[in-house]
Amino acid sequence: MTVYRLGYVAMSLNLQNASPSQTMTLKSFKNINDWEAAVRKLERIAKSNIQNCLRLLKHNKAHEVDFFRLSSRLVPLATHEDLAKWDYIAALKESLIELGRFSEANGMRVDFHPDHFVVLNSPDKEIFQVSLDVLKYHYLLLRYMGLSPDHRCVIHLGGRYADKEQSLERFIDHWSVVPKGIQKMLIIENDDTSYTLGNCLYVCEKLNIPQVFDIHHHLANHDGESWEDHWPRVVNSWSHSPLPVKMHISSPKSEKEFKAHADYVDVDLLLDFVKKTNGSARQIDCMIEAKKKDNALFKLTNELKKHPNIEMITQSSFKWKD
DNA sequence: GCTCGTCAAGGACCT
DNA sequence: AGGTCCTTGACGAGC
Repeated sequence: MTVYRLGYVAMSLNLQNASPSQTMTLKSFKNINDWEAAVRKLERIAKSNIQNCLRLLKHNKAHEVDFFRLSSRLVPLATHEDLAKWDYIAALKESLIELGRFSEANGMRVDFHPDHFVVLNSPDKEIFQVSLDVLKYHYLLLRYMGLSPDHRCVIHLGGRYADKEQSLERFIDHWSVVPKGIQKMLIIENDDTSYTLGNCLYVCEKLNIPQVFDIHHHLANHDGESWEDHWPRVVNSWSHSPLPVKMHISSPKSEKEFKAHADYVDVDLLLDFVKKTNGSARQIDCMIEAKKKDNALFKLTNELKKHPNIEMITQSSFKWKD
C-alpha cells in the first residue's frame, strides 16, 4: 500500500502580502547610487521573502500540507557577478535557521527547482560556471537552514545543441567536475522538449541520481515510450535516498497550448497515476504544478475525498483501497 | 487602483 | 545569423 502526499509550489493564493519572490532587478539596483543603501534594500527584500516563506509553511501546517517547493528567488541578485562581494548569508542567517527549524520540527519536505537556466551540459564554460554558482546558492540556503541538502534540488539535463546524444553525454562528462555536495543535492526531471524519461533514466542510473518523473512533460515528449514500463526504474533510482519517490503532476492548459500549465490538475490524471503505481513504493510525493497553486491542491483533495476508493490520511495525503 | 510594458535568463525554433 | 517566443512573478510607469 502506497501513501500519496500532495504538495504545491512556492506561493499561496490565500495569504495576503506573503510573496516569497519579491525582487529587485539589476537595473533598479544600479539606479541607487549609494552601494550600501542598495545592498540594505536588497537585504530587506530577502529577509521579507524568507519571513513570508515561514508564513507559508505555517499556512501549510494549518492545512496539513507538509510538502512544499521553496521559491528560488528568495535572495534577489544573490548569484549575480556584480554582487559577488555581497555576503547575503551573513545578513540572512537567523531568518534561514528559523525557516529550516520550522520545517524540520513539523516533518515537512521542502525542496527547490531552479529555473531552466541551470544547464550543466552547456558547451559554453561560462554558462556552465554560472549554473554551478546558482546551484551553490541553493546549496548554501539549505545548509544555513540547517537541512541536509541531499536530493532537494530538481534540474533538467539541459539543451540539445543540435546533437542530442552527444549533449547528453556532455552532461555525464561535466558531472565529474560538479562538487560532491552539489551532486548529492541534485535530482533529475524529464523535460517537455528534449530529454525524455528514458533519456533521463539512462543518466540517472549511470550517475546514481534519483529520477523525478513529470507526467505532463512525459505526455508532451515521450518518443513513443510508456512511462508505466519505466516506472520500476524510477522507483529504483530512489532506493538509496532517505526521501520518498517524488513526481510532478500538472494538466495541459489546452490542446493548443499543451505544454502550458492549467489552473487546476485533472483529478482523473492523478487517479490514473495512483491506480498504476499503487503498491510500487512505500510513499510517493506528488508535486502539484498548477496556476492556482494551493487552491489547486485543495480542489484535488476535495475531489479525492468523494472517491469511493480513496482513504484520506491527512488533509493532503491519502491511499488507494480496493 | 487599474493595465501594460519591462525585467532577467538560455535555448528552441523560424525566417 | 538574427529575431521571436517561452516562462515567471514582480514592479513601475502612466492613466
